[in-house]
Amino acid sequence: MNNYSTVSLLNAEELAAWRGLLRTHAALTRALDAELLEAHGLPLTSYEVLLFLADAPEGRMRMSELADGVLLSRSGLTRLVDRLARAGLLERVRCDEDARGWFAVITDKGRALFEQARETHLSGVRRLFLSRITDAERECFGEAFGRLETG
Amino acid sequence: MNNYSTVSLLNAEELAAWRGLLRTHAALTRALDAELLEAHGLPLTSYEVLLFLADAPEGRMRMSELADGVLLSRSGLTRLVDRLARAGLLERVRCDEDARGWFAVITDKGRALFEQARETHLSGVRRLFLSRITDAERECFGEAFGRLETG
DNA sequence: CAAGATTGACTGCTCAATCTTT
DNA sequence: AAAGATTGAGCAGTCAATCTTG
Repeated sequence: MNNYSTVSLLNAEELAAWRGLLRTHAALTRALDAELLEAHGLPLTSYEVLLFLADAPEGRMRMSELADGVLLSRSGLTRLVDRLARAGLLERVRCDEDARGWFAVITDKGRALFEQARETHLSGVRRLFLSRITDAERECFGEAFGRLETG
Repeated sequence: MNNYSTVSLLNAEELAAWRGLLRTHAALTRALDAELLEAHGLPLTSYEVLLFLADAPEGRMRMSELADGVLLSRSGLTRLVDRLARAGLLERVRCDEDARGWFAVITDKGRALFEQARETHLSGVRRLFLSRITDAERECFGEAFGRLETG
């Protein structure tokens, strides 16, 4: 290793894995976001919120749970929920057991839009991602990411 | 497949691979960005610009090449380069062959900061990512991402 | 005082329009 | 007219401060 830096740099394989993760994520989320916006006027982050709510019992979740789920700060989620409520896709409902808390609850309109958007999105995920990796790679991803995403 | 949707949903393995990619990317970039900001006052995207310039011949690149490299829009890069120039980490230099174009050129100050930041960043990438995947997974990532990031 | 949620001030990015040079 | 780069307007997110309830 004939260089003067005090840290050893990444080798080609390490670099391919790390920068590949960055570039792949950027390319996929950009393409999927554009697709969803084009077809349904719904940005990817809004889709994610509707996805969590649609899958949750009674179509509702607490604001902070939802923030954790969609990987947003509390305040970021507050503003996103504002926009979705203004669009009539969800409603805020006070929490009975704890008057400090609120639920975000998906509306019928929100569910209807989500059902349509889901077709676009899943077909995009299959076309751009799942169909382009092997069975072994899919397994490898699931296991490695499951370990990496925590901590 | 006894459900009423017109698209079949993702199975557990597909979901683990896809959502795992999203969550892992978010967790890693957040942690690395915070680390770099804390240690050197340098956000991750600024670091990426300095990285490309430091590795480029004569420490310089055209604005549009650089934008492609760091995965930013042209205008986004213009503004980022504004900030880095204001901080004295790089300079804009007119392009002789094509008077429409500009180079971003890393300064000595930029190089010095980058050398320090690189130690922090590489050790973070190793600690949070590379050291937590197996040799086989690293190979798998390199190959799969190389295929996915294009197109 | 701590926890859930929102607000204010700000940063960083995008798209569309524009300016300059080829 | 097309390409390189910047500017204007606006959106979406963050952190720190605040309000309300436990």
